[in-house]
Amino acid sequence: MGIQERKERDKERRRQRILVAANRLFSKKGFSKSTMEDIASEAELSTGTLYLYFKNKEELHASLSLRVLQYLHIRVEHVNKDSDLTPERKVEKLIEAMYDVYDFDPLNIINLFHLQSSETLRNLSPRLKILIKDLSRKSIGAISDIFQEGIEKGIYIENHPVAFSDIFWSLFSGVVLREASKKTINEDKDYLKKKLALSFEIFSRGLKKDKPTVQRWGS
Amino acid sequence: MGIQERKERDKERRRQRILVAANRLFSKKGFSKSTMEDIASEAELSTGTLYLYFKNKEELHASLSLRVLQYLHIRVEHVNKDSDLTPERKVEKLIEAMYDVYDFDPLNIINLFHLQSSETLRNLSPRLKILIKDLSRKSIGAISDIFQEGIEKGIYIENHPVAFSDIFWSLFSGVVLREASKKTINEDKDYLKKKLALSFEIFSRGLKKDKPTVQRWGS
Amino acid sequence: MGIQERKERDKERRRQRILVAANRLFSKKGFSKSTMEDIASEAELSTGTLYLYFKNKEELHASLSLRVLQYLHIRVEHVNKDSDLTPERKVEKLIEAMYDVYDFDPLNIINLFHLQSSETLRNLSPRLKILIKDLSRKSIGAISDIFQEGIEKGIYIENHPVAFSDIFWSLFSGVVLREASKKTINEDKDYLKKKLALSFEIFSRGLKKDKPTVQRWGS
Amino acid sequence: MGIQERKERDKERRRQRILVAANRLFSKKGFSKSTMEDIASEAELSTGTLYLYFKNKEELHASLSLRVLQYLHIRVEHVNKDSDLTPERKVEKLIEAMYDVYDFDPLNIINLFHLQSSETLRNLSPRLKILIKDLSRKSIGAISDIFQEGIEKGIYIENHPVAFSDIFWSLFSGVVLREASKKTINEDKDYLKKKLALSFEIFSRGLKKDKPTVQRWGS
DNA sequence: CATGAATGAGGCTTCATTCAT
DNA sequence: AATGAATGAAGCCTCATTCAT
Repeated sequence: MGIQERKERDKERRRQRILVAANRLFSKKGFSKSTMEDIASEAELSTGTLYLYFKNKEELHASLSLRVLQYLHIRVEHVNKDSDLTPERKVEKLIEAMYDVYDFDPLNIINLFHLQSSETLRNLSPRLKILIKDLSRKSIGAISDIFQEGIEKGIYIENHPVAFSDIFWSLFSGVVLREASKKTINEDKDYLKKKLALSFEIFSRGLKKDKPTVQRWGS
Repeated sequence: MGIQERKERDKERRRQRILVAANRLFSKKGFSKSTMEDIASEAELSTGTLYLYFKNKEELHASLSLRVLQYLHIRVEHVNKDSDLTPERKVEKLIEAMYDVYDFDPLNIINLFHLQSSETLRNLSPRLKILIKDLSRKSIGAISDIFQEGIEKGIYIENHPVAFSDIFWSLFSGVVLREASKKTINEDKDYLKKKLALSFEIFSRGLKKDKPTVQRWGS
Repeated sequence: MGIQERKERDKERRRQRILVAANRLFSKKGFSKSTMEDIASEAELSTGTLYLYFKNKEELHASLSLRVLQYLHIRVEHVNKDSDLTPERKVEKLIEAMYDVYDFDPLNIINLFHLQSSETLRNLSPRLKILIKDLSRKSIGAISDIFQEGIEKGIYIENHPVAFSDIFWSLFSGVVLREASKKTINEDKDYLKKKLALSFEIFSRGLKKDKPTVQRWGS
Repeated sequence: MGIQERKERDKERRRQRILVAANRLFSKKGFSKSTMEDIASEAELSTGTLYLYFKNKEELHASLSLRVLQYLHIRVEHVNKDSDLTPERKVEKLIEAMYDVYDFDPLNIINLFHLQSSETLRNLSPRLKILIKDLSRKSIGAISDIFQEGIEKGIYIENHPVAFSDIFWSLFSGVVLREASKKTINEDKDYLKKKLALSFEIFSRGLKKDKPTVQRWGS
C-alpha cells in the first residue's frame, strides 16, 4: 500500500512545488516576463518536468488561479450554507473569508483577473476552462445568495443581488490590486488589511437600509 | 508660419494615430500578444516609424495610460478647485468625472494599474516616469482633498482621507476591470455604467455618518 | 562515469564547432557582415544553440581571440621559462612560436587587435574580460622578460624591454594583417611565412648592438 | 567669377566637414557602430545631405582612406624623386613622411586596413576602387624604389625591395594600430611617436649591411 | 519519470537609404 | 541643394516546447 501511496503523494507534492514557484514568479515579474526556466529553477526541477504536470504555460497559469478559486468557493459556500446566521452576520463571515482568501494566496489575486479575460481563457483545455467558469459562477452565486437574503429581510437596499456580489468582489480585488501595484504588499501586509477593513466597512454601511434613510428623499 | 504649424499638427496627429492603434490592440489582445508590427499596420505606418514617436514598446504602453491620467487629473482638479460646492456635491461631481474618464478611454483603464508598479516604471524614460508619478500623486491628492473637506465638515466618517481616495479609485477600477473581463464591454456599455452607479451609491452612503440629518437638509 | 565524461566531451566539441564556424565566417566576411544565423548554419546548429554556449555575438567573437591568446601565452611562457637558452636563442624560439601561433589560427590574428580596445571589451562578461586582460598582460610580460635578459647581457641595444615586445608584436601582426588584406593568405601561405621570416630577421638584426662580437661567438 | 567659385568652395568645405566627422566617429566607435545619423549630426548636417556627397556609407568610408593614401603618395613620391639624397637619407626622409602621414590623420590609419581587404573593396564604385588600388600600388612602388636604390648601392642587405616596403608599411601600421587599441593615442601622442621612432630605428639598423656582418656567418 | 540540451519561430529594434517638401 | 521623416529589411536574441537519454 505504502509504495503506491507515496508515489501519489510525491507527485502531488511536486505539482504543488511548481504551482508555488510559478505563483511567486508571476506575481513578482508578471506572466510574460516569467520564463518556464525561471519557474523550473525556482521549483528546483527541470523545464521538461513542468510539462509532465502542466500542458503548457497557459495552463500552469490557469491552474494557479484555479487553486484560489477553489478555496474561495469552499469558504463562500460554507458561509452561505450556514443557515443559523443572520444576513448581517453572514456578510461579516464573508468578509472574514475574503481575508483568508487573500492570506491563502496573497500573490495571486492579480493573476485571477488576467485570467478572466476571455481572450486568455480561449487557449485553455476544455476541462480547465469549464472548471474555472464553473467555480467563478458558483462563488458569485453563493455571494449573491447571501445578499439576496439580506435584501429579502429588508436589511439591505433593494437591488439586484448579483450586482452586489459583483461589486463586492470588484472592491476586494480593486483594493488588493492597487496595494499590490504600490508594492506595499510585501513590506506592509497590515497596511493592506487595514485598507480592506475600511473598504468593507464602507461597503457594508453603504449597503444597509436603516441608516441614511433620509438621503433617499433627496435623490 | 503656416508650414511649421502644419508639420507640428501632422506630427501630433500621427502620434495620436499610433496611440489609438496601440490602445485598440492592447485592449483586444493584451500587451504582450500585440506586436509592434501589428500596431504599425493598424496605424498604417511602418514599424520603424513607431520608434520615431516612442522609445520602445513599453514607453508606447505607458504613454497610453499617461493620456488617461492627464485627463483624470484635469477633471479631478477642476472639481476640487470649485470652492462653491459642498463636499457632497463635490463627490457627486467627482463621480461624474469618473464616468467621463471611463468614456474618454474605456479600453485603457486597466493599464493604469500596471503603471504604478515600480517593475513597469523601471524601463521608462525619466521624463515619462516623472510625469506619471507626478500626475498620479496630484490626482490622488486632489481626491483626498475633497474627502478631507467632507470629514472636516463632519459629513463623512472619520478616517484618513487618502485611504478614502485610494478605495474610491480601487472601487472604480475594480468594477471596470471586472466588467471588462466579463467581455461585456462592447455589447453592454450601459451595464457597466449601471454597475458603476450602484457602486458609487453604495460607497457614498457608506461614507456618510449615521445621523448627518442636518447636512442633508442643506444639500 | 563514462556517460558524464562523454557529455562533457560532446559539449566541448560543439563549442569548438561553433568557434570554428564563427572563425571561418568572421575571417571571410568580417564580424558585422557575419550573422548569427550564418554561423549557426555553418556549424550545423540552430541559432538558439549558439546562445547556450556564448552569451552573445560579441562574446563569441572574443572567445575566438581568447583561444589564440591562450596558445600564444603557453608558447611564450615555455620559451621564457627555459633557462638553458641564451637570449638570442630564446628570441629565435620566440619567432618559431609566432609562426606556430599563426598556424594555430591563421584567420584570427586580426581579431586580437580589436580585443584590447576598451570599446570592445566593455560588453564582455567579467570572466572573459579578466581572462583576456590577464593573458595579454602575461604574454607581453614574458616576451619582455626575454628581451630584458638580452639587454642585461649587453646583446641588445638599451631600451625599455616592454617597448621591444610591443614592437615585436606589432610587427608580427602588422605583417599578418597586410598579407591578409592582400588576400594572398589562402593561395600563398608560404609567401606570408617568407615575409615574416624577413621581418623577424630585420628586427633581430636591428635589435643587436653594433659590435656584439663576443656574445656572438658564444652562441 | 566670385559666385561660382564660392559655391564650389562651399561645396568642397562641406565635403570636408563630412569627412572629418566620419573620420572622428569611425575611429572612435568603428565603422559599423557609427550611424549615418551620427555622422550627419557630428557634421551639423542632415542625413540626406550625406548622400548628396557620397553614394553610400561604404564610399564615404573609402573616401576617407583615399585622403590619407593621397597624402601618403605625395609625400613618398616627393622623397623618391629627390635625386640629390643618398638612400640612407631618403629612408630618413621617408620616416619623417610617415610621421606626417600619421599627423595628417592620426585617427584614420585603422580604416585604411579594413579597406584593403578585398571583401570591403568589392562594393565600391569602380572609380574609387581604381583610385585606391592605384595609389596603394604607386606608394608601395615608390617606397620600394628607395629601398632598391639602397640595395643596389650595397647599403642594405639583399632582398626583394618590395618585401622591404611591405614590411616597412606593416611595421608602421602595426605599431599605430597597437597603440590605438591600447587607447593611448588621445592621451599620450608622444608615447606613440616614441614607439614609432624606436621601431624605425630598429628597422633601419636591421636593414643595414655594414654593422652586424658577423651574424650572417652564424645563420 | 526526470532531465536539460536543442530547436526555431517570432519579437523588438536599428539604421542605411529614399523622397516629398 | 538641403532637409529629416518615413521606410522596411534584416539582425540579434529569447523562450516555450520537444525529445533522446
